[in-house]
This record gives sequence, C-alpha cells and structure tokens, in this order.
Amino acid sequence: MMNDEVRGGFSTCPSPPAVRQVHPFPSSFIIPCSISIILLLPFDYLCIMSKKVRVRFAPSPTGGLHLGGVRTVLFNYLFARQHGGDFILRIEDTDQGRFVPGAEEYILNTLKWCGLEPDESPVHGGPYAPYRQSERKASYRQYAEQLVKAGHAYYAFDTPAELEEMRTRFKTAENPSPQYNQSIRQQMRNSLTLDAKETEQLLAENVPHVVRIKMPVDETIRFTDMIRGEVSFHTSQVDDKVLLKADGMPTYHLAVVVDDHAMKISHAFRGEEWLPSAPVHLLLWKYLGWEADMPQWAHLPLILKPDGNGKLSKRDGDRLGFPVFAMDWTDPKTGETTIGFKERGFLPEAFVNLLAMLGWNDGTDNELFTLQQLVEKFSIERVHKGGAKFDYEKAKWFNHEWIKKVAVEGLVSEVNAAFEAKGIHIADNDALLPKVIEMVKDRCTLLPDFVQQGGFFFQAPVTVDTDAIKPKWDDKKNLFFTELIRAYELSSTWNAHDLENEFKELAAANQLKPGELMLPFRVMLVGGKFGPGVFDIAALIGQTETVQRITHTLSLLQ
RNA sequence: GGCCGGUUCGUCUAUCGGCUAGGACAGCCCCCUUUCACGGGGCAAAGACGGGUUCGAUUCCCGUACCGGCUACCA
Repeated sequence: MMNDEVRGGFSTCPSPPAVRQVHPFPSSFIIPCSISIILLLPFDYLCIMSKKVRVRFAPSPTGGLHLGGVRTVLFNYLFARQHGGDFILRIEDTDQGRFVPGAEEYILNTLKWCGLEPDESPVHGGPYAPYRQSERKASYRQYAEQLVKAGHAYYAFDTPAELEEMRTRFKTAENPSPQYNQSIRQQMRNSLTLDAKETEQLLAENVPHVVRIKMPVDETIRFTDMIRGEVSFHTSQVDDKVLLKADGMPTYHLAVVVDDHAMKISHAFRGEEWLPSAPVHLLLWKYLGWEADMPQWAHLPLILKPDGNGKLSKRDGDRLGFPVFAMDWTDPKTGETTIGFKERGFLPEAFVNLLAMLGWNDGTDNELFTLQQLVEKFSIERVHKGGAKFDYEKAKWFNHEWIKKVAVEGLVSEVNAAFEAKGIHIADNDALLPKVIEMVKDRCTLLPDFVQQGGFFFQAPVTVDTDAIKPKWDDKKNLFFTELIRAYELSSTWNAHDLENEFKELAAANQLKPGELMLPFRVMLVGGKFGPGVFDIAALIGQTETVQRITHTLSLLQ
C-alpha cells in the first residue's frame, strides 16, 4: 500500500520541467520572475509528491448524463488510472427541489456502460462514505459557523421577496443584474447590519436564514489552472455567495470544498462554467484553514452546439436529430424519453474515444484509442482551452471505425440485440450470426445498420426492388434464371466459388454477360442494390433459400 | 451591463519563433469493385483585425472585434 502511494505520487509529477511546461510564463517575465519560479517549483513538486491522486466526478442527479458530463468523467478516470489514484463518484444532491428519482441509478449505469466505474461511490462504498451530500448534511453547518465566527461569513435573514426587491431596486441599464455583494450587503438584513443582540434573537427564534461568504474588499485571487495557466479575479467583482441555505443544506460552493477536503481530493476537474465561482472556492479553502491541501484545479472547455453557438443542450439533439445523453433517459415526470448514444447504436469504445478527442489529442495524427491507450497517453496539459462544437458526423465515423476494428465476438450480442429490436429473432448460438457480422461489418456505421445490411441472411426480403431490375429485363434473362434454378437445384456442392463458376458458364452458354445478370441476382437474394459479394451470400443462405428467392422474384417479374 | 475565459480550413485539431501552415470528418473527383461499402489516390478549404517585440511571428505582448461562460437559498 505504501509503495503504491509513493509510486502514484512520483508518476504524477515525472519531472520538474513538466510542471514548468504546464504553466508557461511569458518569456519577458522569465528574468524578473526567475526567483519565484525557482521557489515555486520545489514547493509544487513536494506538494504533488506527498499526495495520492484522488479525483471525483460530482454530478447532481437531475436527469440524463450529458456528453460533457461523461467527458468530465473520462478525464477524471484517465487521470486517476494513469497516476495509480482513486476515482470517486460523489452525488451532489443538495438541491432537494431538483432531485429526480432514478437519476443516480442512471448515472451509475452510464459509467458502467462506458467502462468508467468509480472506485468509491454511493453503491461501491469506500472509506469516505457517505458519498451522497444529502447524507452528509449534518457536517456542513459547523463549517459555515466556523466561518462566521472567524468573520469570513455572516448570517443573512433576507427573504426571497426582499432579495427580489433588492434586485429590482438596484437594477439599472448599466447593472442589469445586481448582486448581493460587498456594497449592497450593508443595506440588507444580515448579521453585519444588525446588532449582535438582534442577530442572536433571530437565530434563537429560528428565523429562516442563510450563511453568506463575506468577500474581502480589495484582493486579487490567483490560481494556476492546469489547463489555462494563471487565472485571476478581483474580489470586488464577486458576490457574497450563499454557503448554507435556509433548509440547512449547503450550496455547491460550501459542499464542494468541505467534501473535496474530507475526501482528500487532489485534483478537481470540472466544466469551464465553474470558473467564475472559483475565487469563492479558493477563499473557502483558505478560510477553513486547509489551503495546503487544496486540490489543483482544471477547468475543462465546454462542448458547444454544432450550429450557431452556445453550450450543447439536450434540446439541440432533439432539434438536430442526434443523441446528447449517453444512454436513453426517461423523465419520470413527463414520461418522455430522450435517446442516448447507446440506444442509437454506438459502441462504448467509440463513445469514449470520440469524447476523448473532443478537446484533447496526443500530438500525433492518431485518433483511434482504446481506453487503455488513453490511460497511457492522456495528459491534462494537452487539453485544448477553447470549446468544441460537437460534430455528429465525426462521432459516427468513430463508431464506424470501431465496428470495423472490434473482433466479431465482441459484436455478437450487441448485433443480436439490434436484430431483436427489429423483430428478427436469432438464436444465441446461431453459427450464422458471426459469419454475417464478419461479412457486413465494414459497411455498418451504427449497430442497427446490421439489420439492414445483414437481415436478408436470416429472412427473405420482405420487399424486392424489382424496379432496379425491370428496365433491363427481357426474355433472355428470364430464361437464364429459369435455367439457373435448375442448375443450382442439381448442384452437388454449395460454395461461393463453384456457384460463381456455374453462373458464368450458364451465362456464356446463353450468350449473356455475367455482369448484366449479377445485379438482378443480387436484388433477388437481398431485395436491393447492396450487400457483400453475391455468391458469398448465396453460399451462406443455402441452396433451398437461394432457389426460392430466385423463383419468387421471377414470379414478381411476370 | 459587469467579470472571467476563448479565437488556425465548414467541423475537430497539429504547430511550443523559421510554414511550401500538417492530419482527420464532411464535400468534390479518380481508381478498385459489373451492387453498396471498405480500401487507395487526388482536389478544394484556415491563422479575426490593428499595433508592438524580433533578423523573422499562427506562435510572445497590448488593444479592438467577435464568440462563449457566469452574474439563484441550481449545480
């Protein structure tokens, strides 16, 4: 165990120059700042070395898991595995009003499907349980009070109506959304404006109240983001965020800090939308006295709509006809189901692969990676800063590549399920299925394509595209196929090679070019102008079925 | 509005001061295939703008523009 920790620590930080690369300083600063770089480096180095890598994904259970969410999971997972660390799933269900039943189970199932299972979670357990914030409710208040005592937070008794009133009162053209900040707090009902006695009394009477952070007046908060480098904020610009709600639940801001500390999180990855509240979190780590244990932050770029601009949302998927959620999600309230990548026919390997490439690359031209390869090659410093527009066409390309790449055995059960979904029942041990998969996989982009591309192996085509034959159909061809039926009925062997020879010999005897006959033959067997080599198909579906399909089409052509 | 972040082909991206700016998806053309694909070859397509710094900027700095995020007792 000890050994593992040491090794994990070392691999986090392979060499000091690597740390330097992550946060390049402007060249013009190198000389004046060289002293601080030298001072910083060993500190960072020590810090990382002494810490076991522990990362967490902390979703709120409010619905289906979005592309961006799964990518955050992926990056967490890759980082943890790469450094021999732990990957934790923590459910952030502090908003009781938004809780959606089934969402947590859905998240777990999604991680399972993706192959990104956590080491610790509400169901996997772990040494830092519970992993649901609602179950940790009792632990937050003391920290909020500690902050109040230290003068870094205060009680606020403003009612929702009063807050609303404040917003309309201070609203101007220049300031369309006034914040509860260091200037406005002086005009509100809180323990800063009320005298101590009054505050005591309100508290004693259990008057509903929240705890807000007291943003310092004139400070610049800086930190080094693993993706963005140095980021800074001025405290005058950030508001007094609520830390503890009137219902006693913490807000995300308090909970994330308390729990990241309690769970010994070493690196915190989250979406870019969290960047503006980062100074609040930084301050909390400091005020709570945990500054030395603060995780390293990485704010991931957003995944954007393919058209226009803005964050990708479930609505965009509905509108443009592609999945946004990893798996089907049924809203328990409306009963409405939103399609997922899994049900659309994506392989988890492809899904994970395409997500990894949304904002990251290994610096080579390679785009196809297994999870294991990603674990080896991933590096947070190579994550792109800018948001990426989601391209469904490219997503499908990844799946196609993976279908071609994956071994037949790995496809059997998924393909079987795709057939089942279309009402074609194939026995689990049907020896034909693997052969069919092998034969058609190169032309399938999504799993359901196997039904179109291979269905005719299992049942005669429901409709035959005779229109594709008719224009060039004549008595000579009709005669040829009549003779072909007899020839095939008399065949003593049944393999693609012999079938082709017989076919060509018969064509020659009838003074017809084989080429003119192969398309009609194909349409007879598969129902349309597609599919693998026509004699391979005949060989596989067998003598009886081949003859029957020719006979059937001939009757349609009468 | 304010704050923060971002900006290379239509899209995802490479480039860590030397670029004839590379790859992939999509598009178009050709070859292979007497089907559809796969595969192979090719074409077209990009550094937002303006200033610096530099012998030399896509790359470093500043400004502008544009895009995005945040601005809840939601996460």
